[in-house]
Amino acid sequence: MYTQINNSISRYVSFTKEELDIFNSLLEHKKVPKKTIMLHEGEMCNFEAFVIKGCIRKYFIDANGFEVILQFGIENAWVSDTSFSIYEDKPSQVFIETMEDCEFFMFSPETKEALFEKAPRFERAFRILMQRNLSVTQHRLFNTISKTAMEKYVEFLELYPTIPQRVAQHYIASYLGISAEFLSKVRAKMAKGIEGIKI
Amino acid sequence: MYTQINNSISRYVSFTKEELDIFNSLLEHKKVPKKTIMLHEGEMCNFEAFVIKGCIRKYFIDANGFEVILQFGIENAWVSDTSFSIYEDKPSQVFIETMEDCEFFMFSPETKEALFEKAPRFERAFRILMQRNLSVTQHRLFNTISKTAMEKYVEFLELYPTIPQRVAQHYIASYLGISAEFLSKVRAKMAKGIEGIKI
DNA sequence: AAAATTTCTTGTCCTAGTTCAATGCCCACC
DNA sequence: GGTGGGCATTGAACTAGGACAAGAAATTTT
Repeated sequence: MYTQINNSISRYVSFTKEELDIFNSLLEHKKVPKKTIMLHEGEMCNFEAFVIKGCIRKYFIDANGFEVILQFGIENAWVSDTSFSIYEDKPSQVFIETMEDCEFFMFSPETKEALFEKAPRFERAFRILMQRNLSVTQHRLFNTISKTAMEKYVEFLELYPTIPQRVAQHYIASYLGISAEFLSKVRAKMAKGIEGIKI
Repeated sequence: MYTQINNSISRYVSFTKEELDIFNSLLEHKKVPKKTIMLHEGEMCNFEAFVIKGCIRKYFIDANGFEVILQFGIENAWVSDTSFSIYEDKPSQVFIETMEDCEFFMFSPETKEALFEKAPRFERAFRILMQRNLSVTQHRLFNTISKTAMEKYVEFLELYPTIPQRVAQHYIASYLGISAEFLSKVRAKMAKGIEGIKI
């Protein structure tokens, strides 16, 4: 039951049996059905979730009502809204929504505090997770600015090969920052390329 | 001398006099002249720098040789390459370069380790800095995807009003993910708007 | 202070990607 | 086992922004 999350948290910092016991004892196990909005815009995010099973998306809504997807979270992903409201005049417009029936381990901010209190080395593990997340986001910003739609889609398929089978295509378009119609055209072009002489 | 950096590190975690003394004793003060490349692509970044004075830029180079600017760092900013090379097959293509004569406080990875060893609560402060950085980057990704060039430029001016006076315009274009020529046209349009009836 | 280099502007032409339909598809659900 | 509502596809018309070029302005170097 706890092996997935314990592997995840131990990836860059190794913990003793005792530390992991404390960690596990503080986790709250939760099931959430498909299509549940777990965080609405303007709300404070009062959880940090580890996905045991299922698939969620985290997204902004822009001025024209369009979704911009920040993250797909599948098995073994950490999901939370970590944003500082400083950078938005309005309260954070982040939504978190399940796309399949999901199972999570969750922390409230308070239990996370309690964890750091009892076993301070977890602070480090979470710092490193954050850093990794930042690294991925920077890389994605770079891609968004400098690559064509097709290049972005190809890289997406490489990085997240299982996601296209699980979520509707227009969500992937939204993640890539292109229109759903154009993604469809990109795919058509790629399929045609494969029929011809393949390089 | 230490007040700037001590204020910065104490912003979200308050430290005792003793902790700050340890912190300050580990800092290395350094001057770096204008136009120095402090980190080349493919190198491991062996510093974490706090800008006391001056201005730097951190950037990627894309497949066509164009710069994509990730960060302008001015007074009181933290600059480092935090990326996990995991997400790039090639070694990280991040450059860090001074744009003015600069003064820094620096940590090597080892002294940062030593700091966490001696005063573990700094781990938390750095986690929060990282979180803030992530929040800013996510917001920027959102802007890059969902806003027009003019909207992005207007927000940039609001968030970083002093930077346009310090760096060449084409760097700002690169930060915003638009061409230098187009930024020039956006500015021309805005100036014309101001001459007319202002709203 | 002249020369050299970099930066900024402006115009023209071009294209990657958007918007708006229209059509068909694939399910989930009574 | 229909049927209704999201999905994907395709096409046509459009546009925000890019690429290129050439001149003007500013800044740096000598």
